[in-house]
Formats: sequence, C-alpha cells, structure tokens
Amino acid sequence: MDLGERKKKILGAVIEHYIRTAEPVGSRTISKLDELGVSSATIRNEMADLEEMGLLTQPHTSAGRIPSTMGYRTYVDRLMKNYEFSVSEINRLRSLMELQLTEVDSMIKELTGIYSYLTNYTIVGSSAGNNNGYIKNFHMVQIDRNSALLIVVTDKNIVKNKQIYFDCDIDSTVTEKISNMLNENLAGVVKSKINLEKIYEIQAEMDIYKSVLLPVLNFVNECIESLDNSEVFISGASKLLDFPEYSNVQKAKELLEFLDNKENLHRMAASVDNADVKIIIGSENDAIELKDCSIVLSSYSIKGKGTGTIGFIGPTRMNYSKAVSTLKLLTGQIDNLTSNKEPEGEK
Amino acid sequence: MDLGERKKKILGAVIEHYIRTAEPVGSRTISKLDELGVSSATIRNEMADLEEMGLLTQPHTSAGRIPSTMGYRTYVDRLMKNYEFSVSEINRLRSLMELQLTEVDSMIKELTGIYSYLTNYTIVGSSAGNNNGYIKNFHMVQIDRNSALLIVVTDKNIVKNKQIYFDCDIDSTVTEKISNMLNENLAGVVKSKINLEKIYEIQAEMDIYKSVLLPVLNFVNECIESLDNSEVFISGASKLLDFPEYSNVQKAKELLEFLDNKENLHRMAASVDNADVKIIIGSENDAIELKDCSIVLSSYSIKGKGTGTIGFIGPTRMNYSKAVSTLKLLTGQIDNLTSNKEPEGEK
DNA sequence: ATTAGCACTCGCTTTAATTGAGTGCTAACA
DNA sequence: TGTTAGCACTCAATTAAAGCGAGTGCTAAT
Repeated sequence: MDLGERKKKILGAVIEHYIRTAEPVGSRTISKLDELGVSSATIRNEMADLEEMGLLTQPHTSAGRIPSTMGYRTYVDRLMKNYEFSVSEINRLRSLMELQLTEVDSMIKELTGIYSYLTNYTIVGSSAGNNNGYIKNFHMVQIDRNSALLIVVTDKNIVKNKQIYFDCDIDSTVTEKISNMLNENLAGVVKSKINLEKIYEIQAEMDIYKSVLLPVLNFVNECIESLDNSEVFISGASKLLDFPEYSNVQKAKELLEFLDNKENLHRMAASVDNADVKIIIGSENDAIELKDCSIVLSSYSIKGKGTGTIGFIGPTRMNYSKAVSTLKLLTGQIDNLTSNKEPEGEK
Repeated sequence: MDLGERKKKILGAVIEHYIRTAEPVGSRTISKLDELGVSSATIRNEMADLEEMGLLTQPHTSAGRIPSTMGYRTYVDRLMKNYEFSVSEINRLRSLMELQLTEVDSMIKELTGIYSYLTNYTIVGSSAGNNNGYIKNFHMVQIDRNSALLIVVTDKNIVKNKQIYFDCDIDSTVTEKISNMLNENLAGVVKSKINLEKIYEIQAEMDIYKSVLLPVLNFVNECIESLDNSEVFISGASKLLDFPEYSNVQKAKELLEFLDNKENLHRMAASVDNADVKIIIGSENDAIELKDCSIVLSSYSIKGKGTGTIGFIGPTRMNYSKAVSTLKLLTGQIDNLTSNKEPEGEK
C-alpha cells in the first residue's frame, strides 16, 4: 500500500499529538484538527490502513492509536519538519556560549548539565578520547560459591567491574589463576596491540578453565573496546521520572539501573558511527532495557583529542525534531568553543 | 517516664524488625520473638507507653507501630550494637584493598562505586579539597520575564547554576549589570579573602537592585562556601528505588531530583563536622526533601589534600549498625591506601 | 469516495462489601 | 501489682460489581 499525502498528514498528526499527550489518539481528535477537512469516519478508515501497514498500533480494541517503532521511524525519516526555536529559546541557549571554560572535558559535562536543566531532557554522553589506552591491572574478588567480581583498572584509573557467574563452584585458586593470567597477558598492553587472536591464545592456554573463561573474556573485551572513550556521564536522569511512561516504579528502576552502569553508557556512546545525528527508536535498540526508549545521538570532535558523543534519551514518544535541533546546536557550540583552542595536555 | 530494660528490648526489637520488613510491627510479632517471654497484651501496654514517650508512632489506629525519628535516635545513641561482618563479607570488602589506584580522587569515587554495588546502598561523597579556591567568573542568562539563570564557574571549572526568581520584571540590562558587578568584585578573589562584609559592601553599592540582589547573593555565598569541597558524586542512586518507601514515583522523583543537584550534595557533605561518624535521621535533616531519609556520614582525610566526606543515604528505616560499620571500614581503607602515598600535584 | 449512524468493546473509575491484622480496654488471675 | 486472656472495635487493603465513556468497525445512504 502506498503512503498517500493524506495518510502522511494523518500519521504525522497522530505522532505529534501522541508526543504531546502520551495518550492514544482517536479519530475524532484528528478530524477536529483542521488541516484536512474530513470526518472522523474517514480518518478511521485511513488509520485502519496505517495500522495494517504497521505504522500505528492499538493498545486494545476500542482505544485510539499509538505509533509503532516503524511509525516513528517513518516520521523521523520522511515526515518530520525542522524544529524552530523561539527567539527566547535561542537567546537562552546562545548565552551559554559566553561561558569561559578552559578544560574541555569539564566544559562539555557542564554544558550538558545546563542543557539538561533548560530542556528537561536527560542527556548522556562521553568525553573525547584518544586511542592508546591500556588496562593497568585486573582483580578478582570472590563473592559467592559460584560468582566473583571482576575489576578492571584502566590507565586513567577508571575502574570497571562486573559480577561474573560461573556454572560451577569456584575457590580462590581459580580467581587467582584467572587474574594472574589476565595480568600477565593483557595488563599494560595498549589497545591497538590487542586483537581477538591474542585473546584466543589466552583461552587456549587456560584450557582447564575454558568453560568459566568465556564470560570473563567477554567482559574484558568490552573493557578494551571502551578504552578510548574513557569517560561517560549522565545529566538529569531523574527527569525521566517526569514522563508518565515511568510512573511505574519497576519500569523506572530498570531504566535508571541500566543507565547507572557506565558500561551501558559506553556501549551506547560507541554505537554512533558517523558525524551526523543518529536516532535509535524503541525496539531498534540492542539492549532490551531500552526497548521503550529512544535515543538521539550525535558526535562532536575536538581537534587533537578525537571524538566524543552526546545524546538525549527519553521515551519513544520523544519530541524528535526538537531533540535533533537542540543537539545540533549543542554539538555545534562545542565545536565552536573548542575549535579555536589549542588542545590542552592530558590532565 | 523511664526507659526500663524491657522497654529498651521492645523498642530495639520493633526497630530492627521494621528495618527488615518496612511493615508496621504489631504486638504479637514481638511477643513471638522469644527474648522476653511475655504475652502480646503486655507488649501492647509497653508499646503504648513507648508511643506516649514519642519513640514509636502508629500510621493509623489498628496498625502496628513504626519508629519515630526520636525512636531511631534513641536506638542509634543507646541501643544499637556493633554490626558484625560475616567472614565472607569481610573477605570481599578487604579484597578491594588490592586495587592499585594512584589517583586519589578517582580511587575514592571508584571504591565508592564498588561498595555501593556490593552493599546495595546509595553512597554520596565529596573528594578532598584544598582551601584556596576562587570563582573564575559569573554569568547570567535571562530565562523569563522575571527569572534568570545564574551561572558560576570556579577555578576548577566546576560550573554551578541556579535559577533566580525576581519579584519584578527584568531585562538584559539588569542581568548584565548584576553579572558585571559580581565579576568585578568577586571573580578571581580567593575564598579566604571574601567575607560577609565584602558582600554587604556590594549590596550597598548596588542600591537600586537591593531587592533583587538577595537571592543572587545567597547563591553566590553558597558557591563560595562550597569552594573547597570541589567535587561531589553519587553512586547507585537507582538502588533507592528498591526500597518500598519509594514505590511511589512522586516520592522517588523528589528525592532523586534533590540528589541530582550537586549543590545539595555539597551542603550535605559540608554538614559533617568532626572526624567521627555522624548520623542524621529523618526530620533531623535540614532539607525538607530528606525528611524521610537518613544519612550516615563520615569524613576521611588525605595528607596534604584536606578532608573529604563519604556517606550512605537511604530511608530512615536504614540498617544503621551495618551502615556505620561499613562506613568505618571504607574510610579506614581510604586512610590506609593514601597514608603511605605522597599527595599528587593538582591534575 | 465520503459520511452519518449505531451497536459493540473494553479499560478506567466508582462504589460497596469483605477481610484481617492489630489495637484498647476490661476482667480475671498469680 | 504486674500479667494475661478475651472481646469488641477500627480501619487500610483487597475484591467484586456496576456504570461510564472514548473509540472502534461496519453498514447504508449520499
């Protein structure tokens, strides 16, 4: 079926209304919305089509429609207009440029915090990183009969940790052996010198512990991957609780817990590939915890320091056009503020 | 009325039971609790006495009792026994000492994160600070007809901001004038050279804006106060949502929002006065947002760098004895790890 | 192709009834 | 005099039923 002009208008209207209200939107609501002067019955027919096409869904019979991930995707890719900042908004955001911050990382973090405050969005990001990080050392702390905490310390003294569950009982000789092995083979080796082969080598060497080694190496690999974007941060996490979709504490807790974990932020930040704005909608997210979230990500680059990432996170019902525009302004500001500055030495 | 031996036992039993279950505890529950072999009726009488003394309260008639702030206070000061770590607990925590972290601030933050992970408590803290901070510059960004965002940048490039509401309409000349004045008089002046007199002077000078100046100066004063403890952090904030007292999103949001604001954390950290453990229970807190929270705070000191603060935060129904013991272990560990290290230069 | 009309669906809200944990009080007992 | 068994009473929380109303799909007329 084809997406005719009128269907586009209706889809757009449904999505924009839903973004504002968080309530399923019915045919009458749309029909009263001037624009296209047709009756609710006509809208109903069109909406039934849109549902068949997978762009809208009904939470239950006899409820209005809400957009599906595909619906949002269509909207974002083909329908969405540029958000126009009001004069006062633009003034407010522009004024922030006056800030005379010299330390780049701190500047970005704080700029982010102020944006979060002014826009009421939650912002996640990573600071610009270089490419020669290494892991300083590994530690393993036994927790239960069959689990241990693996702690990884990077060159920047960033500590990452993860609880590893084994499928058999372990004792301190096991944890010691594993951590020794990791320290001997991987500690101090810069990222660029580590590849999968090296890791396979280790696995072969540790034949006996093969079965228990897999989760360990997975985590180690993750840590190595995230070495260059060394610091991640989040601003205004509690703003998520303003959204009715998180009026259920269980939901809120799952998301906040997910965001509390720096590893997850790292993975998110790493997923942005090029310099443009990337939008990840609902079920398009890899992490199951984010299946009801959308993320609008963009990268910025700082001369001599590499690239970092900044993005908004919120419910799928996010004001995409505003988020994109704001994000562009924000990254543009960062580029502006740093482009005429010499990169400072590592702190 | 006197707090007899039996009343003490009952009070302790009620509090400890409530700490575990978060449910009002009734007389029968206590009577079944061996210890003192009396019937529920007797317990009822005693509990009525304890209520009269202000140590217990009833959420409603026909419900069990819950401790009041005063009840917790009595418990903490006079009844509480030392928490005994189990062997596995102590092993687990001790192992963390092996971490070879060199940068003190980072170490403390990360140690804190791991403790939060292992104990399932939320931890707040501040890093050790020096005493010659200054404010680098001030900015004011108009937001509405009658409010503006005051932004303060410190020597460490920490940015603090607060929305200031005026009781009259303002325009950009006002905000400019105020920020100019602040920059001229206070920017670059180290903390020790600023006193209240100086601030009064400024107020006199700015006669015309007297009325609008008060909130501005209050905030500036706050910033100056917090200059030495320059960095605050929070670990495991989402763990608060595990507690049934925050199953109400509104409540949770209020608290998390409060903790999102670094100013508030600063104020909390600043409130610990001496080197020992300080416990602030429920309504003893200054901030209304914390009236249902308790905080167990302690300071640590690092040679040559001054003192910092670390503490647990949770609902009043907190396991005080465990929190105190854990905190002592944690600060002890910090002291241990840093005492034989030369302080490093400012980063 | 559009629309008015209508029967039908189903989540949400309101109200009423029921349950049960816990209390205070009284009277009996050691 | 302190303790205890017993009982009527209270009140939040749970459950069930009833009613509401927004919204749909379908049909027949325009």
